[in-house]
Amino acid sequence: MTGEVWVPSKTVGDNTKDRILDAAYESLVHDGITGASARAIAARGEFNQALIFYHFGSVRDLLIAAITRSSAEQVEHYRHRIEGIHEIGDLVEVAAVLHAEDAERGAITMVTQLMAGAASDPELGAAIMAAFQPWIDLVETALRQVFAGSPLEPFMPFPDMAFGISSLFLGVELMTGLDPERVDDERVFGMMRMVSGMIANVIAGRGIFD
Amino acid sequence: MTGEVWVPSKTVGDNTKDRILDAAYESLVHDGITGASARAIAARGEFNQALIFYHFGSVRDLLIAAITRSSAEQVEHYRHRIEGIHEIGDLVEVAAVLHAEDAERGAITMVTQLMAGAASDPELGAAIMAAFQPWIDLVETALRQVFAGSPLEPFMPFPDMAFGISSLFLGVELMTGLDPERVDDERVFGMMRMVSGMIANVIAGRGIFD
DNA sequence: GTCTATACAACGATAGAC
DNA sequence: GTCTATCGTTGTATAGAC
Repeated sequence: MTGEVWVPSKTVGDNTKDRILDAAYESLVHDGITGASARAIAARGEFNQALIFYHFGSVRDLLIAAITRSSAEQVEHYRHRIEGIHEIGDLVEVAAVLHAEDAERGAITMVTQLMAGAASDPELGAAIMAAFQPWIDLVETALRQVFAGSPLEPFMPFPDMAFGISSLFLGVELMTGLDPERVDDERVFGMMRMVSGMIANVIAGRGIFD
Repeated sequence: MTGEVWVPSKTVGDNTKDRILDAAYESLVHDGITGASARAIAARGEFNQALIFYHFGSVRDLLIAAITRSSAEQVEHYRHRIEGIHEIGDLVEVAAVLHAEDAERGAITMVTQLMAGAASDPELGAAIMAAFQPWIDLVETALRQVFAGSPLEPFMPFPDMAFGISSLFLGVELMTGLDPERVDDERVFGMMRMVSGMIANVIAGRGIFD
């Protein structure tokens, strides 16, 4: 793992399909699900509107393709980041960085937008859930690394914890997107640091407040 | 507090404005933010489409009015429910009931839909956040009740915890709405029961696993 | 593979009769 | 306060030239 900041694929994609996918991503983040129309996406990517239908068939299918690619990239990136992490405190810091990067890039914002769009479209919902599952799995992997060898390990419901933590992230991202002026992310992560400190104590066999 | 199931106001609203608000609510839950158009709302409430603009000026203002009313009702309802609760375990059960009722009624689903729609509309976002704030405050009140008198009380960051728990709920609701077949709510609440059991031990001054 | 032009549906919103 | 009728805009999607 290097200290380099990850750069989204928009800077490396140069063929048309990638340009369309990048524009769809940008439109979802900035215009929201209600504004991510074929015209808006095309305007953002500065290409012809008809290309969307030629390459992806429909706007809906384009959005599904965009989240699938984006999610896979994101998971792969963070899979490398959590390698070698065995302290829960370090994991929280990675999560804080993830959140900060996302706030800038809007990765989970994109997911929440599509999730909202999926309310009236079960098929889209299933597609998004499929794209999101690897991310939940990644959280589970990270948790198992952190609790490995501790006396708590046999009692931890790792899959449920991973689901819960992923849900928490979604919720925080949603709140942050709602009113960035009002929501102070540091409060959430400050709390998580406090909790992780307690858990670290328990993992180490110490008293919870030691 | 009675054991009766709360009934949404749609059954008591009989004047036109209430009928429109009810229909807007229904449309947001079932059609989603992308499908909650003036025509769709009017079709659901079986009234004329033009009435929306006569009574509320625009679809956007109608949606804001709908969430404001719905949120106020909901918070008032649960304010009564948490009265007299001082055990964290009981609080988790209320939360589980809240979630179950919401899954049926779609109350937070409506909120998440509007939140997503607000991504491209900061003014709408602020309005929704304002409607949501009392809910966060309610969670904080409940937490303070539960931790009152315990040795942990002085160290708990109640506002942050309330924000975090509210975010978690949002996230879980979002996930559940995404793919109800796949997401088992009981897993989340099972985990929360486990955690609350540990916290209850600490509150009582016992060891965390006693 | 990319463009212009366009068909057609649904949208928000308004005018004006009742 | 509620209705019908309608305007102008925006949406998805396609046809056909290049």
